[in-house]
Amino acid sequence: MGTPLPRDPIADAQRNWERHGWGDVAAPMAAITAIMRTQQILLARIETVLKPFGLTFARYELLALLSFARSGALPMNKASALLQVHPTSVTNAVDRLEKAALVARSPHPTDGRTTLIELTPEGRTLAKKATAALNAEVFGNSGFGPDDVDHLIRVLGTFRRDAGDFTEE
Amino acid sequence: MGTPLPRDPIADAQRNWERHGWGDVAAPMAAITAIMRTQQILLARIETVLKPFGLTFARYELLALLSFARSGALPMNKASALLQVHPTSVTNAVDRLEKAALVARSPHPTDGRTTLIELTPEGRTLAKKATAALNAEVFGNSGFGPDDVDHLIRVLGTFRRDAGDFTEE
DNA sequence: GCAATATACTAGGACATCCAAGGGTTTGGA
DNA sequence: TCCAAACCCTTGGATGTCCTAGTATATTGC
Repeated sequence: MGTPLPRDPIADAQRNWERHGWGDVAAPMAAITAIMRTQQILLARIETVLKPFGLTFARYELLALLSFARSGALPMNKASALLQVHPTSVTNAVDRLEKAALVARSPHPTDGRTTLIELTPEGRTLAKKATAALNAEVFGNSGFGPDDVDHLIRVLGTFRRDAGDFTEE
Repeated sequence: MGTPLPRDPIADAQRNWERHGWGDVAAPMAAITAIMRTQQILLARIETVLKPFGLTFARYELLALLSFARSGALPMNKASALLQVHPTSVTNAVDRLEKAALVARSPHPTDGRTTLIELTPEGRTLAKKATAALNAEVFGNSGFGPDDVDHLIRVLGTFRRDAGDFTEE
């Protein structure tokens, strides 16, 4: 989107909230808005790195997930649950990955309702390359210090647990 | 997305990263993934609250921005810059808000290229109601403690500044 | 054993975001 | 003065996400 602004728009919003008598929720509003914007920035960086591989983040996440499965295959519903996205989003991603010959659909051996997503050799190779690129260019240069990283993992982990993402830990 | 998982999928991913020799970037990867997922959860909460008002978050943000402008009007390119989204996204939002009679387009008095977005009385009323609902149901119950909120604002603020969102502060 | 319920995937539609390209307006340098 | 470059907005296309059905297969309960 363009040139840097002279002032932080989220800090401005927080001041506006306070000015209108919503001081008690101005700070959480600012924190939440900052999370939204940070996500947008990070996603843009990731997509930029993945583009040369012909991948989007959604497709990469699926490839990476499969690459960690023992057999290199997962039922669609498992993938949907682990990636925490709607089943139709997985269908969409698999459609495109399959068209690119990076994954293949195969019927579940015992449950006729279930479809397995299987990594092809090309898919596995690409996942490895893409992961190396992301590690080098995004995760290795996140812009967060080690203490901030630990704090984010802890605070957001608690938040996600309280939100019902998972139970353990 | 259904039932809670028995284990934190992001913590699992972090372990997988470490197991594959990427221990040096496993933590930032987990932090970034957690930000993505947290954004997803927060967005879903916000959209749920806004739905009864016939608003989406993108449209609400534009209404709120206009409601804080002195004159209740802003050029489209200003809105695009302040909301930090692509100009076409603003066009899209204005199209729908205009159809709902919440904003109106008007020509800029001196610059023929520019279009002003103006809040209608109904738009201003709805923005007020929607803000009250969000404050009560989302920002007032964010799930983040006061210390965490302050920390998030500070850490993500630095991140956004370093990413080129703004210069001051 | 069979009907009712639950589960798994997919098709179609609504929205949002971005990019690329096009048409109109302004600005600025030759 | 005047034309090229810069700027503003919109259209069209690609992706992704979700929701609501609809179809097929499993499981459950009577």
